[in-house]
Amino acid sequence: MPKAYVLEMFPYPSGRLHMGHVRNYAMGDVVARHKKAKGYNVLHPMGWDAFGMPAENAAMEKGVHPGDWTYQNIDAMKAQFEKLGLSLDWSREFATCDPDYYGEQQRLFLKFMEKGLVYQKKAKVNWDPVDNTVLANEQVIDGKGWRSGAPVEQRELVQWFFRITDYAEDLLTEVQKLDRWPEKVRTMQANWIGRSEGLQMRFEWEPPTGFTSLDEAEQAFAQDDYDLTKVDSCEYEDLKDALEVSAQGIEIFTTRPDTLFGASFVALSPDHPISIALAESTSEVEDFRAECAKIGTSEADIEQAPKMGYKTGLRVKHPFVEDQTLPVYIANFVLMGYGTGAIFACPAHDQRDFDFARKYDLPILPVVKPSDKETASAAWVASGKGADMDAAYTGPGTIMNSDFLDGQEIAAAKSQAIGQIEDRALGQGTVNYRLRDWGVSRQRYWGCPIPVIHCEECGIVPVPESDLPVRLPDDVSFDKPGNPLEHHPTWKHCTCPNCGKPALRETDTLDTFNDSSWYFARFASVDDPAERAYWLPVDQYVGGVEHAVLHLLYARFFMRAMRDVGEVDLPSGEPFAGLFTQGMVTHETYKTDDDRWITPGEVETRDGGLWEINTDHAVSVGAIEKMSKSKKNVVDPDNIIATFGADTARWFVLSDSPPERDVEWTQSGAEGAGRFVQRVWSVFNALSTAPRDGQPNDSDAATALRRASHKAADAVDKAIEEFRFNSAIASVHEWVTVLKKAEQGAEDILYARFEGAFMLARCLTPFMPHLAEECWSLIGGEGLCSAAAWPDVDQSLLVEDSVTLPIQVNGKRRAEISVAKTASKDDIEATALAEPSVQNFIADKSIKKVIVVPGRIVNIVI
RNA sequence: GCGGAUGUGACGGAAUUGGUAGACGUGCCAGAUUUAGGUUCUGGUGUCGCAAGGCGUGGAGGUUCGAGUCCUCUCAUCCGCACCA
Repeated sequence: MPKAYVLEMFPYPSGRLHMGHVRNYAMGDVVARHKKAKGYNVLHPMGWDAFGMPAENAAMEKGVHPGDWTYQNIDAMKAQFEKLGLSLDWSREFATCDPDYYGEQQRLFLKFMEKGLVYQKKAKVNWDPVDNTVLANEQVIDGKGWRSGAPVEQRELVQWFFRITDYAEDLLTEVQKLDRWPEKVRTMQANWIGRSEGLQMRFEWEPPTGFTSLDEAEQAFAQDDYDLTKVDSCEYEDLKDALEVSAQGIEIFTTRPDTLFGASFVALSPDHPISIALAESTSEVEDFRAECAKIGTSEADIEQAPKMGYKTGLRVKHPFVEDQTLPVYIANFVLMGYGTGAIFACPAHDQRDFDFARKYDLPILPVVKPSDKETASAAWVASGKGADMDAAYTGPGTIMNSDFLDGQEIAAAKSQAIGQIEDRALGQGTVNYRLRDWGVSRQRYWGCPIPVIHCEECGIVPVPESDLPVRLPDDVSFDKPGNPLEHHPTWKHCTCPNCGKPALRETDTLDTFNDSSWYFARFASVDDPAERAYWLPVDQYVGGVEHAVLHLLYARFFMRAMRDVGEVDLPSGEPFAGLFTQGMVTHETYKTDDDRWITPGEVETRDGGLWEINTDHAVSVGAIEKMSKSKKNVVDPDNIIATFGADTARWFVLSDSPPERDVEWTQSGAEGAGRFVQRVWSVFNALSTAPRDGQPNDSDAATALRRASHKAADAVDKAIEEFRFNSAIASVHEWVTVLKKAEQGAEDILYARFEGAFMLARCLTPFMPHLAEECWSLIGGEGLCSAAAWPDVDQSLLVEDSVTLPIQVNGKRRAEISVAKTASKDDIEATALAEPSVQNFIADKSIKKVIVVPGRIVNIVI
């Protein structure tokens, strides 16, 4: 029996289910129930992503313990879950805040540490001033915290990191092979990893004016013995500062080594260590850095931000051209977070460099002759100076003005330039990634404690496995800002497992994205590697697209890391073979004439307009948006279930829109779904008292009904498999209409009606399990409908004996004919031509050609 | 700017490989049932036209006997990334 691991992203226990959950879990349930009916061994578990900030916020606001708050919410939500009739395996349930779970996570952390996948470093990190914690790069959206929405600040802190970049190449190549993932998500991950091939190289320092070599200058610095009258003091002081940071020169990364001959300056990020060193001794540099930081935080109009530069007194040597030196600028458009935080600029072939060069009047030397003749014939090529360029040229072409690279195509020139740099031992060809290591330290209480101990003697010591889990203390207070674990009087004090001396526990907890990075493996088995290997990977994962980068990237990393420390037998390292990202549930928004958002329940229709109930405030309908508390356009699943029933809610959220798109919740739509439930019931009700001993026969009416049922069951089957639930539902609607009409038919189709009804109940189970079960037992179905196998479709019934063919004349439909399935092309052609309405169109014109596609169409060309 | 999508009735959306555009649902219209409203049921509903017929899948071209579907250009909307060297 093949296995099918069906999983929906587990919820955060906020306390209430929302319609988005209903849609998400309804979809997963359709897949799980369908797979089960098709004979798969199905795993469909559920649990709780239970660590997180809201619990701490509740603790601060209401004085409840985060754990109590969380477990109460879990109870409340589980009750809601149970009403939905989902085929979940609750025997595997856990919450990530269970010590069993996070203890195991701590063990994994230590395994990763042993393997060298974890390290600690002092780094500039994203600090969320509202949540009072650090955020990973992925968790900063548009310069704001992903949860709090507060503008992120930069702080320098010692932090724990996971070496996700070790897997950058693998994460990138493998994501492209996940053919059951949405293209969009694959691209987003690929872009996030951001691979680029190029050259990392060093521009060596030019000695200050007055010295013939760097050695000589250095010696002078070292002995503090130099004659200020001999040198340009600014240059001299700058170089002295810079040498302390980097004696070798400036390391840059470029993807365009082919344009090295067009270099006109080198630029450092304002956050580059050399920039910082210069700022310490020169207030102008400090001012410039401050200026840049200002713009950096007002993120929105980075596009409009003008290029700004500060000219240092530093100069570096051109790697290829003897005696040519380049000035070094600090430039606001160079990011410390990418490459080495320093670039060489070729203004003729990079727009940013171009803008900068224009502003500061630096040389612009074109070195790529465009292959496009029109552009190439422009005046600037002739001038060879680029004085007439109005924009950088970044297209294809051949190299010029470049000594040994002249005449080559760009690609060839790149590799030759890299070769030359390598020969001169100035650098090497490298691959650079945008992805950076995952900072996992969080200064929060309600998370998984990082299981290490800081000892003055022994340094960082892992907590021995026998001491796991490192439990969170229960007696914590949230009355002051910052990390409650840090404030706790005793918790952090311990003895070093190594030397036995007093030591301190790490008080940072793990980013909660760790918790969701391996929970699916825990579902598969608590600790049996063989059972995990059997279930993994997840065959169908269903969840929101908002996790396209964060959760899905981390989980992919975690499986690789777990594989490499021998914790999971998953050669590919890919946790999710199939991914489906569902759309949101939206609703109209309502605003009163005095500018308040109000809930759908507070709106009534009166005098042909919309009004707030029991007031005289007119209501206007706003945009259709994702249900949110702020816009008050929320529909509560509990109310819907009380009014319409769980089946109706499930049916409706799947019916109108394709699953990957947003669906708008409407009252009338929900009522329509409720009507349909009644309609289905009436079909079964009509059969409940009918005699069940109808004999099979092959009357036309019976055969037609059987065809309809088998075709519909087949269509539902295929639509579910292809995640086209809205189409499956449309097929069911048609099917029910046919069965309803058959109630008027003669007695001799009763057996076909029963056959259809049994098949229908079975096909309805994935969508409306309660209704299907009732209907099934109403007509005497054996056992549980949900335990029955998917109906066998009689393939012979899917093919019609005769087919209706449209007849086109010159490509326009003019008539229809009915012919036997087996009719020959000649017969079809003859029948078509004999059709009177066709004759009208042909009249006296001569027929040029007749195209007959059997089973499809006839086209007569005149 | 780069990347990914999406454009079809009043609305959500259907439409194997190019082969009857508008399935199904909502809304609307009409009729039946009902003491009324609601419910339920039946029929109708792309558009212009009395009709014959014409026109119609964001727009403009093209390929084809035949295009929502393929090609070229273009417009609009949404999403992601964004001074990525």
